[in-house]
Parts: sequence; C-alpha cells; structure tokens
Amino acid sequence: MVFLYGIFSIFPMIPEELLESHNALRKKYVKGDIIFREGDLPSQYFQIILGEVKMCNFNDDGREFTQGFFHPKQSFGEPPLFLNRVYPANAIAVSDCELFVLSKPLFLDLIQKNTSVSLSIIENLAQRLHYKSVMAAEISSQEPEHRLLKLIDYSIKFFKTEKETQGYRIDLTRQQMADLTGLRVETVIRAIKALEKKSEIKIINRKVYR
Amino acid sequence: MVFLYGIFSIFPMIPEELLESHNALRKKYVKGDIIFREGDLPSQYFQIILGEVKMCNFNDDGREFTQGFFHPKQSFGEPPLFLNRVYPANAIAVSDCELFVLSKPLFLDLIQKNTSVSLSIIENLAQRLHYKSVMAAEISSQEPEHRLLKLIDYSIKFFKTEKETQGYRIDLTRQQMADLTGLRVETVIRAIKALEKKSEIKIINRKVYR
DNA sequence: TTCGGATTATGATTTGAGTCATAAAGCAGA
DNA sequence: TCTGCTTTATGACTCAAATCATAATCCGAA
Repeated sequence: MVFLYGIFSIFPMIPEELLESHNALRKKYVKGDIIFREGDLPSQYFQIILGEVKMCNFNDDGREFTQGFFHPKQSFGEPPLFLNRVYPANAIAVSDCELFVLSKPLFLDLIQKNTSVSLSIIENLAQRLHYKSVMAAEISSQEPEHRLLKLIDYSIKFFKTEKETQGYRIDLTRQQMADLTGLRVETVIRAIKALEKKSEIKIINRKVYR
Repeated sequence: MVFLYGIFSIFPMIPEELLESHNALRKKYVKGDIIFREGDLPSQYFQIILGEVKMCNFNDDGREFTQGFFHPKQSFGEPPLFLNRVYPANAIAVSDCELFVLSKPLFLDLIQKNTSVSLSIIENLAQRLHYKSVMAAEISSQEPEHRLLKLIDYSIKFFKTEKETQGYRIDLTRQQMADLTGLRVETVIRAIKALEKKSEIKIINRKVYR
C-alpha cells in the first residue's frame, strides 16, 4: 500500500515506463528557462527527469516568493491542471533540466486507466499541502529565527540536503532562504548568525549545517 | 468528468450513501470542541454533515493562526492520514457540528473500491493547495491592505459568503481575518477602514461587503 | 432589563525588520 | 592571473506594524 510511505521523493510520481508508453515527450530546458508562467492555462503534465525546478511569484516591485523546489521524479503544476484554472505561480528551471511532458488528455487517460497512479498523486499533493500548512503557520507569525529554523528542518527532509560529518548541509543560499520565508537577505544573514551563536546551527565555510 | 468542476464545495467529498454503507458513524460536537489536536496521529476520516470546523495553530505565546475553515460536505485532516504523520494543526468546532467519522482501514478500503472517490480527493487537495499557494505568496510579502483584499476575494469563493444587494457579505470577524492573514486585530481594523476609504470595500453595520 | 463577554474602535508609543549604502570574500570564465 | 558577477557581510537609519491602553458598541444569556 503506497500510503504507508511518507517520503514521496523516493517514488516517482508516475513510473517512467508508463509515461513512455503513453507517448510522453522528453523535453530539455536550460537554466533560467521559464517552463510556464503565472496566469497561463495549464495544458500539460510535467515530471522531472533531471535537474531542478522552482515555482515562484513575483510581486509588483519585483520581489520573489518561492513556493517550492522540485527534483527528479517529482511532478509540479498539477493542481491548476486538475482544477482547470490558471497557474498561480511561475515554473523556472533552476539548473539545466530534462522533463517528461504529457498533454492533458493523455494524462487524464493515463490516471483513469491506472488507479495506483491516483494514489501516488494523492500522496504527493498531501505531502505538499503538509509543507504549505507548516510553513504558513510559521511565516505568518513567527520571528525570523524561528521561521528559518523551521525552513531548515523542513528542507532537510524534502529538499536537497546531504548528511556530512558536521551534520546536514543545507544547500540553499541566503537569498533562497529569504525567498522561501518572505524575509530579506540581510535579515536572513543576521538571523543565521544569531542562530549560530545560539548553537542551533553551524556555519562552516559559509554553508549552513544542522 | 469530475475534473471539469472547480468549486469543490458543491460536491460532497464522499457521497453520504457510500459513507453510510461503509458504516461511517455520525458524531456530534458542540461549539468549541476539539476534534483533534496538533501532534495527534490520525486514525479517522472526517467529513462535515452540519456546522463549521476550523483548523488552526497556536504558537508559543498563544497567538492563533487559522489554516482554514471547512463547511458541510467537506472533509478535513486527510493529508496526515494519507502520509501517516501527526496532524500539523488543531481541528476545532466553530459551531455545533455533526460529522461523519470513518476509521482509517474502512476509509482506505472505501477509496480503493471506489475509484471516482480518488478523483474527488485529488480535486479537493488540489483546491486547498491552490488556496495555500495564493495566500502564502501574499502573506509573505505584501502590505496588510493587499493581504486582506486577497483574503476577502478568496473567501468569497470558498468560505461562507452571501450575495446581497450591497455586494458579497464577508462573514468573518476582524479577529478571524487577523488569524487568517497573520496580522493583529488592530491592524486589520485600520486596514479595513483604509480599504473602505479607497472604495475597495463597503462597511455596513460593521460588516464587510465587497 | 441587566449583565458580561466579544467585537470594533482609536490614540500613543515602541521596536525590529526593511532599506540603503558600502565592502569583503568567493567563484567562474576568459 | 585578472576580471566581473554573485554571495556574504555590516553599519546607520527609517518606518510601519505591533504593542499597550482605554473605551464604545453590540449581542446573547440569565
């Protein structure tokens, strides 16, 4: 039973064979490419083969808010596809990427014929909803340090993090942390230092360890 | 095809007949009752028959953050049930409520035997993820007035709102708006007045109309 | 009808994150 | 090795939301 596993990143959203047998295309993007834009009407299902994608918003004065990062085997942008609504954010290739792209009709056909895929999708959406719930409560009310610590702990579970002898290395720049929490870079830098002083984290060679 | 409809509140998550045929219990709660607590491990599926439920967090100094309100025919608290994780927030009866309660094994049995239910669940989760994405971007960066306007517009679609001759009446107290946006009551009161001055909303008899 | 709690309202004051300016350090590419 | 760009760093200053205090209004229950 797929529900017993919580760490969705281990399981591909949809198995590669299944995607290929449904004529999904492999499409390449270079770093910085915009995969879709906020306001676009979805017409395709995307699943990452290689590389990293972020979803983000830009507000009136150009500031960015990062909704999340997505990694190989993960899909992104399905909620509006299911709801028949426009994307609430942009999808941008953070690094060079290769993606499976499947048209909406073929995608709907696929999930109707493969019930276990529905369960993967449910699990994946549940996962993302969980992240958003946790972060929403933090972002709304807490002090910067608290906010960052929550992000760090969460990113250990769900973003790219490697366990080293010093602890988990957080592979996020100060700017990325700022965009994920809604803080400014300077505030992040100062808060990170304060957290180090309190021994909540370590800073080695400018990298954050926890 | 269920995916064509975006407004999930019209459709019961799971049809009542189906719940009853799977021996779901009807359980009553009085206003203020805690249905489950942050940190509890889920063991049941909940669907509202009557009344209103909110999910919320309390931080260290007692301040509340409201994750969302749920109404008849909607379910709540499934993500952690699927993920086998503890609840990230509390569920509290806002008014006297009657709920369908179904044990996890029976619930999993139900959705596996009724594939169309999976699709409803996907749509429902997609819906909630969409709300969270939109609000997250707002809450993180925008000024109070912008934040509140977004909440108001969103609540017209998804919370209890009635269309009257003056416009849509927002049935949220200033405190509830504060808890949903992470602002303080006083700030909400002042921002609401500022929005009225700019003719973005109307205040009639203390109620907000849009 | 009265009473008490919740809600809305308003002013004065504080505070801490944002902003601005500037610079050092690291890093990739020529 | 030099150059230019990104990232990290730090201090000074600003300002708006939070905080604190106080009160009027509304509303349901006794």
